[in-house]
Amino acid sequence: MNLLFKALRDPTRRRILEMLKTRDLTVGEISDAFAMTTPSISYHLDLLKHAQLVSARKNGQFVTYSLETTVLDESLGWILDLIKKPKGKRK
Amino acid sequence: MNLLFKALRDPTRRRILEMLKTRDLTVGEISDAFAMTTPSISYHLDLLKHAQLVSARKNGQFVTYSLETTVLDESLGWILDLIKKPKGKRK
DNA sequence: TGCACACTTAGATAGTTGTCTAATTATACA
DNA sequence: TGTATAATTAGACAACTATCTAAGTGTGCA
Repeated sequence: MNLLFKALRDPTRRRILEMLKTRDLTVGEISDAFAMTTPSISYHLDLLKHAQLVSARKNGQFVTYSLETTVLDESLGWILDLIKKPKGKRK
Repeated sequence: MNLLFKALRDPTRRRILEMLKTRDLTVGEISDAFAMTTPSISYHLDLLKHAQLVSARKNGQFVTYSLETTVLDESLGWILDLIKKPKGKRK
């Protein structure tokens, strides 16, 4: 939960997730979309991986990243729980 | 969006939101629940207020905070959009 | 075998964050 | 009026974060 919200905190990382929604991408492809060095992107990808928001597979020289949505269910539940009115509450 | 995720990043702030789900609370009541000074709690409340996750009303010497869930819809939408399968995608 | 390319790791650094103590503001009430 | 209580503001500081450059690792291919 902590790792998840930590990962979602950063705009660059959120945009990476949005990009991966469309299709899997290599580090280079992701990197090209940002005005930022590849090591910096690598750092963000690592952080996303630790939060289990993405997975990586190696293909020759390339590393392809995929979006992993399972862990998002948790955050969804937490937010929904906050939004929903407490029921059966008598004044 | 940025302010929102920034606010949700911190465990103390998330717990404050959970507390406010049950009922409105004064700064003192919130502060009592944490091993942390009142100024620190005040700092967190201010941050939550800027993210529009809480609102504050003054009652004499006391300031009572309430949960505001409207802004959470936005994050909910963002996460849901990430989770949902892109439809009509032909391979 | 060795060079080029894709990516990660390491180390440095400026900026941000969460916490504290001390000082300030504002209200209640004797 | 003056003192106590509730909360915020200010200033300091250690820890964390996002970024960079430089160096390292691993794969492809001439």
